[in-house]
Amino acid sequence: MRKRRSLAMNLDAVAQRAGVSTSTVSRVLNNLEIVKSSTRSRVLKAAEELNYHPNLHARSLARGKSRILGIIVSNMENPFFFDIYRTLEADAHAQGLEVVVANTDYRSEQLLASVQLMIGLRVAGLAVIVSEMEQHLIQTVSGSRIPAAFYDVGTPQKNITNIRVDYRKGIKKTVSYLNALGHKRMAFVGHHSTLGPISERRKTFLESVHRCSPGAEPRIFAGPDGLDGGRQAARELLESGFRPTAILCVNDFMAVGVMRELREEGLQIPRDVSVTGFDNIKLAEFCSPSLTTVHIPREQIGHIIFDHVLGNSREEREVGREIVIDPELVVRDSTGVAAKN
Amino acid sequence: MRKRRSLAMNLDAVAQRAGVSTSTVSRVLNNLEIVKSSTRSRVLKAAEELNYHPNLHARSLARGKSRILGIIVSNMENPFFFDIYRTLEADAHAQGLEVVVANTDYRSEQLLASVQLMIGLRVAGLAVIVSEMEQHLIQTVSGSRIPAAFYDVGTPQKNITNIRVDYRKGIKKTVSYLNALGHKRMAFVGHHSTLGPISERRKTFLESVHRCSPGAEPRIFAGPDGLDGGRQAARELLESGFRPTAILCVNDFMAVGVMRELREEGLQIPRDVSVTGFDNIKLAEFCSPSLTTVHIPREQIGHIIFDHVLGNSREEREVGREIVIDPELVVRDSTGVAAKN
DNA sequence: AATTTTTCTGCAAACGCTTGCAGCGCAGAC
DNA sequence: GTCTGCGCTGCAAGCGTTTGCAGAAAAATT
Repeated sequence: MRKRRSLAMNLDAVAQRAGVSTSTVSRVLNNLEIVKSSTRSRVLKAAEELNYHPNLHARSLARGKSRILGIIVSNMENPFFFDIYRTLEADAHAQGLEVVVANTDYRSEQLLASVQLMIGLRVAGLAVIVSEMEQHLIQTVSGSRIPAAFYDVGTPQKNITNIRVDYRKGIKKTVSYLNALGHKRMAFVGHHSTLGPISERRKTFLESVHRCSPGAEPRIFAGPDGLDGGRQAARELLESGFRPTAILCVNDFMAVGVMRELREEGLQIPRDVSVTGFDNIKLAEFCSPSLTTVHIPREQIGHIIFDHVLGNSREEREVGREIVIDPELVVRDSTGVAAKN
Repeated sequence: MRKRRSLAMNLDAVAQRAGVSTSTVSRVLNNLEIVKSSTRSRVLKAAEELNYHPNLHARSLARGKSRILGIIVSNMENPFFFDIYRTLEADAHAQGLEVVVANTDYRSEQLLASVQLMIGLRVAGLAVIVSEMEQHLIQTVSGSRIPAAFYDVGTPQKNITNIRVDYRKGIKKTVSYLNALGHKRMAFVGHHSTLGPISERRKTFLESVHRCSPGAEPRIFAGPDGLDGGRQAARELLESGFRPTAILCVNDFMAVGVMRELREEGLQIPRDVSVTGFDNIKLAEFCSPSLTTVHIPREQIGHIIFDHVLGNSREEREVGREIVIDPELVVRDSTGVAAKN
């Protein structure tokens, strides 16, 4: 006898109390129907009385796998991530899976830790919805043999599906729309980030503007992600003396921050300057003025991810696929014809 | 020999490759300093080459506990919950703990499932920040012997700390402030919920109004939680023909929804009607007009919870304590003197 | 060189569960 | 009365770790 835990709240305790073996208890708790119903109720009663909760670690260990869907996101506060998460969670619960979430806060060391956690937990499937993916981590996940889906990481890998939104199209639509309204002097507000998706939006913005109105000199500003960051970027823009007639923002939160600062400066939206966002979060509809933005179908993305990780699209998943989603422009009140001056 | 897993990615594999025993590998991986450094590097190399990730289930099982902080919240989308979660997460990571979050979506069956999950995971500590707590669940948690803290569940229990905000004070401050501005006809916008904290705010609102301006006939409206719900409640208010000079909302999101609808109706804020919120989320500062609201120090709450669950306040926690936090009124642009009519 | 000490490593039990297999008791068939 | 079959239950191995203890190897002391 080595150690002896005082309160051994395990199958044995329940078994003893019910006068059966641990295997029987296990079978009852797992609803295997080979148990006589009288035994069954005795066991259930005992478990109840002891306030017994099966040890999921032991269970996963014995089964060799867990019934857990792992989700990693950059920033739960951002509705873009949150909505995908919410959908995934609903799908998982519908299949009786539990969900474990990890937030990376855009930090790559935290992403690494989260990936390790998920692999360590031997999750049944893994969805990684982050902006800060790195190639070697993809290899790590791929090597773990856990079915996984990534959001926007470039090329799909063996065992891994990649979903992405065609941001270029979204930006192009926005720029042509603004161009049609007569806007030439435009600015882009991004966030401090060299991450793929972000710099792609920035690049596409420049290209589009150059193509639509060759003479224009588009400018780029940036701040940290979020409401504050947008405000800060707008501050810099104003102080630079540059007076665009339209400002494209990398996401809706930043756009709301931008609008706030512009208003503070006495500028009217969209009379003096038009503003657009990206993502089409709920707030875009509720802020004032309501925000013209690019809609990204987050629920659809969530469902697709779930299907490819744990759903019925198994065969396709095995191969590793890429799925591209087209975004739509949603016009609201924050954009109008360009100011003449 | 029973089963034989083809790819046994376990300690043994690493041990074999490094030519040592599993115990040695374990010691290396856990940084126990009794291992000779040459052996140590051999082991690390082997682990690296095999892309080995320790099975956390097995580890927790062997250790009898996990290094995981469990967090249960009602609605991650609501910054009130999110900010507490964020703080808890930061504190946990600072101590090398991993975090597992569960979202109940205000549904009590989901809360039950989440509690089961956390107990099943044998988390090192549990923070439950939900509005929909039920008494028997508190007992369940208490019986599990997991150190826990609850937010606003009434009486503290053995092994469990209870934190709460003095909502009554927050409401009273708001009502007296509005009263001082000359407001008599007031409405309260809550959400459909018989949950403790919510109905407490409602009740306190009625009491305060009756005390401040005895003749007034305060009215109550409600919708689902969130931006949409606020809008919907405001719709009902407008259709009812009641024309308050001030509207208190149960939280900031609903307040923003309310303002949106009022604006749509052509009402100006605060000229025609004042609006207040509760929580002081970031958005309150960024919406237009910026929102007068009651600040709840969510970070502070997060830190306190962490301390009481896993921090150094162990002794106090053992006893089970209650901690009450005072909220502050933050005046911004959505409130002004009452319209004369 | 013999002994003691120290440093390092391996053995094997334990953690709480699942599950293949064997076995028990009992009903019905012969 | 023996046999067969079936429904139910128990035995025990195994899942991948940790860790107390003992033993081997190396270093220090005599």
